[in-house]
Amino acid sequence: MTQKRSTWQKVAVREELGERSGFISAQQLHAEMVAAGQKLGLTTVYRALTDMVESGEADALTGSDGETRYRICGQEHHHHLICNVCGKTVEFELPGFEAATKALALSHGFQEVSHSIELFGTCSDCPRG
Amino acid sequence: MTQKRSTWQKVAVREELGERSGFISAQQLHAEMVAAGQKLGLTTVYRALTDMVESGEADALTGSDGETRYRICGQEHHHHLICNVCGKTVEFELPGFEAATKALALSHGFQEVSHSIELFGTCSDCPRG
DNA sequence: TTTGGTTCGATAATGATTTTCAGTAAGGAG
DNA sequence: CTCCTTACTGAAAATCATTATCGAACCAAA
Repeated sequence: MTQKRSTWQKVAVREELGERSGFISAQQLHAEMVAAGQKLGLTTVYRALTDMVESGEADALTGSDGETRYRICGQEHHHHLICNVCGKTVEFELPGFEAATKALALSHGFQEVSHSIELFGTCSDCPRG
Repeated sequence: MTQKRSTWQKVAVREELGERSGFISAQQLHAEMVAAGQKLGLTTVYRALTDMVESGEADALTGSDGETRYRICGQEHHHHLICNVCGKTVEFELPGFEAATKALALSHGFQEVSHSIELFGTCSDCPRG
C-alpha cells in the first residue's frame, strides 16, 4: 500500500510554515525558502502543503483573488480571525453558533451542513486605515 | 468623469442572472446565453458581472476550486445558505451574531471587522449523499 | 547492489480571469 | 437629426496560480 515517506523537503515546508502566524501562499512560501537557500521545487511545495491539509495539519483558505493560502493549525474545529494588513491569524470558537447555524439550515430543509466563517479586520499591531 | 453607459449586453447579463436562484460562474452564464442565441463575448460577461458586484447588485463568491460564482442579491447585509448539489441559495440573517463576532474580534484587538459566513449543505430538493 | 516502489522537480499543460486594441455605438451637444 | 467624444465590445493574446507529465533521484530491504 502507498505509505507516506518523510523527506527533508516535507519537513522543511512544515517547519517554514510553522514559523509563521498567518496565512501564506504556496508561491510565496516557496520563494522565501529558495531565497533562504533551500533548493526545492515549487511542485514539491504544493504537494507538501496539500498533504498537510489532507492530514489536518494545515488549513487552506482560498481568497477572492483566487490564490490559496495555507497555515498550520490544530485539528479541532475552529474558525479564523485574520488581519487584512499583516495576515496575522487567531483561531477561535463560537460556542452555540454551531448549533444555531445547523438549526437554521435544517429549518430551510438543508442537511449535511458545513459552514465557513472567517472574520477579517485590522489587528492591534497594524496601523488603521 | 467616467460614467456608465447602458448597453443591451449589460441588461441581458443582469436579466439572465436575475432568472436564477443560485450562484453561477461567469463562464457558465456566458455559455448558456450563447446557447440561448445571444451573441456576446465572454469578456463582456465578466465586465458586466464585475460592474454589478461593484454596484452592489450582485454577490461574488470564490470557491475552493478557484472559480468565482455570482448571484443577484439585495444590498442589505446578509449571508448565504447554499446547496452543494443544485446551487440553490437562500439568504439569511443571524440576529445577534453580528454583535457577537464584532465583540470577539474587538477582544482580540481587531478593528474594522468584516466577516464572511457561508453555510453549505444539501437542500430538500436534492438527493442526500 | 539489485529491486520495487515513492518522491522530486523542470517543464508543459490547464483553465479561469485579465489585458490589448481596433472597431462599434451610447448619448450629449449643436 | 447629425456629429463628436469616449465608453463599450469582443476576439485573441497575455497572466497567473495550480496541476499533470515523466524521467531521474532516492529509500528501504532482500
